[in-house]
Amino acid sequence: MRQRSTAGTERLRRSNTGAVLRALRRLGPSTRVELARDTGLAKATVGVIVADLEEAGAVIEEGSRPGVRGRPGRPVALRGGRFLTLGLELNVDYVSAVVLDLAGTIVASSSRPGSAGEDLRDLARTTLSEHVGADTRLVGATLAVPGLVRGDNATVAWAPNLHVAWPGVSDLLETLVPGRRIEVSNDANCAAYAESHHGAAVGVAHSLYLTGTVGIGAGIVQDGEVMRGGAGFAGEVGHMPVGDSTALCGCGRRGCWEASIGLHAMLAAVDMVELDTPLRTAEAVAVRARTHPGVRAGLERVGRDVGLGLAMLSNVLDPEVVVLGGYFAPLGDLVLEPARRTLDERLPSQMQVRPDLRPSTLGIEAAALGAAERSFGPVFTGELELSA
Amino acid sequence: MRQRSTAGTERLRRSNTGAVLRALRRLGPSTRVELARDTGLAKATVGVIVADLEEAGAVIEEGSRPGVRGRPGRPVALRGGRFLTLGLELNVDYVSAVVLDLAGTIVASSSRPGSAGEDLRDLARTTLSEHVGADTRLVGATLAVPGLVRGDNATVAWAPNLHVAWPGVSDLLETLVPGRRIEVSNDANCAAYAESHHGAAVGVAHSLYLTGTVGIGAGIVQDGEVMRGGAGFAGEVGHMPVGDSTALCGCGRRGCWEASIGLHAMLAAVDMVELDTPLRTAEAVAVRARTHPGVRAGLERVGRDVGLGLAMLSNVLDPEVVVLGGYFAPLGDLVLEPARRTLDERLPSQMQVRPDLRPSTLGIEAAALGAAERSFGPVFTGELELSA
DNA sequence: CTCATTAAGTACGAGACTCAAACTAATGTC
DNA sequence: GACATTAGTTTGAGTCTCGTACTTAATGAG
Repeated sequence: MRQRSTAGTERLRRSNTGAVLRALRRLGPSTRVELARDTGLAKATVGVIVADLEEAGAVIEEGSRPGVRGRPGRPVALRGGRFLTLGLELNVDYVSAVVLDLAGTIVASSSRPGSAGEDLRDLARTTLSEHVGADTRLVGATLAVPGLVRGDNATVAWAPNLHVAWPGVSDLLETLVPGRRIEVSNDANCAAYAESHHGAAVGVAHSLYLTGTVGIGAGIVQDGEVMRGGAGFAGEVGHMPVGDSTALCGCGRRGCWEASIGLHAMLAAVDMVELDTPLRTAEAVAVRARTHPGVRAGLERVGRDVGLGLAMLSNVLDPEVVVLGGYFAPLGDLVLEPARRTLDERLPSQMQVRPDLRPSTLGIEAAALGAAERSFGPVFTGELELSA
Repeated sequence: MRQRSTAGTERLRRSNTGAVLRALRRLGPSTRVELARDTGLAKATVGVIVADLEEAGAVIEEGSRPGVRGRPGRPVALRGGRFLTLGLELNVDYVSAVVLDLAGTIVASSSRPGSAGEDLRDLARTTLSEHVGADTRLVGATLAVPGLVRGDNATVAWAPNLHVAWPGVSDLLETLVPGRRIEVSNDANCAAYAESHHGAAVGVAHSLYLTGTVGIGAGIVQDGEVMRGGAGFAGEVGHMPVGDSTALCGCGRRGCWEASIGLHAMLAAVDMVELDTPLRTAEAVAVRARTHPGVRAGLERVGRDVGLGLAMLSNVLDPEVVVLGGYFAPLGDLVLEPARRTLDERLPSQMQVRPDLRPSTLGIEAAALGAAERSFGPVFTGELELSA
């Protein structure tokens, strides 16, 4: 896992190694010839790169696939279990940790209530001690937070809902993985990244992730990359003036989208009370909706306002897929159907492909999973070299 | 201007050559040592690259800058006049052409009324014959159109306002520059690119361009790159539900932003009539506003609705700078001031830096200029090699 | 069973590139 | 005029990719 700064011919090798790794992630187990065709490199070059990766323990040769004429190819696959990343999430009322391996397998995934730096540190320590040992290499670690992260990917400029002294957390992180810098990233951006790599938007270049809790947040993926904006504020869509223009928002203004479709607005619409977590609350609402038409009507109203805002966002961003997470996921079509109808009404009829609205399939650990995946980013771009 | 497909060590050289060219564009005339410092390459490498570029005619050595201790550096600068690109625009009622050189100097820039393929071809032919000769090399050409361009950067999926048979234009282009493919691009995206390279958003990584004519369009620049969206529809913001929800839009729906701030809505607000072009119309409105409070009040209303939509866009995209073009440019602060006030009211107070609203400084040829600049893109990334 | 056929993977030499260090060149300072 | 200082070039070593030729491992026809 050396990080070299030389810009010599080794940079070319690292870049090509990244291309091979990306191809393996995309294609699954592949022979050297298949990798050569996909990457455009020469057979010989791929052979050398694969040999290096094998020695480093990053790929492993599988049994040959016979059946066709000629010498059978010997597929290589990304090797799981050896190179790991840690993804953490520190949220308002819970902390999560995910350990991911190079093959894309989720090695560990856990959450627990809590909101203090100590909770996070304990969870991370436990997770690390259980899954990271002498025969594994920790490639990187990323922490997802519900706040505005500066361009340095390390410090938080603004986190209104996080009642933790930031310098404290920052120090905790240093003690957690000594000598290794932990990147910090926005939670909605991480969740969007998770959806585009492991969730409902796999293989989609342009997607949008919308999460509903007390607040509303979005993560924008354009061409496979998370969009941050000038100050890291991109995707903070909760306070767009959308929906009921008289609804009072927590921010003091009226007419924010959040005031129409945030968790509390949804609960008011169905006349129910909040349980311990947004997900559990939404599950209870979904159950009650089966028997109570009034609840369905309330969700219909919420869904229309969701669709109204998505019409805005689709006009601006033109995503192929919109993934709805947070409390929207358990409610599924109860909210998505009216949203789709509103979207159909409001989108320009000439727009070729309406974005596909899908509920999130990842659970509460979505952001932590995305954080872990992001730590693999430098490996797949070739910035970071894997070594035994 | 060979385009090589080999992925050998020459790719590394091309990439490094691109880095040197970018540095020269950004820093202006620089010595080899300065370029080495900026790019991170070794002095020797920069020396070889600069020698190659000089032989190709892409850079030229300037007089030395003495005055300090030691051997004086001999700055090299991008050489204008030799490598050129052609930018074209085919719009509803005019056609434009811009010739740009490698140094970023606008060699030629002209517009004329017209909307047919023949008008475009004639203008392009004249421009080319006047400025592209035996001692110059045409690097590329790009055509900007008010419509939806497919991912192939060559064909148009949808251009409602363009009353030209598209296959016809496509054929015309082939005859124009034989053997060279002309890229096609969206006009708002081109104008946004022009503003970020030559206009009011130079040096800004995240900017937004908003143009007002009969319709409203936006171009989004994120990290210096134009954002296209899944189907090339990103930035088609005219039909977002913003502003007067009762206003009837040309699309048949009510409440589109365009119906509140499009040229016709603005004229209705100030009770004036349309002249031959949006720019000329807006100039007349600006003159009349000096003496007529009613006109100023009308523009105030339009400006507030501009600000309302920009609040949406800023929440989603977080741009550092918003450039307002089209009819907004001549009106300047008459529209921008109320827009700024509305933006201040509607943006989350925690947002660190409010986007800076600036009128466009580029005229009617903005899109054609951006189209020309885009043709230099592959040169500065190292995809396309300049050769004598 | 033998051998041609087919396709995957490897060995090797040529060519291109970057880099660090040594070297040359040009200027100001004392 | 010697010397310090900085710019740029030369040189030799080390890497990398590539095309070609070769080896290896399977199938199928006779």
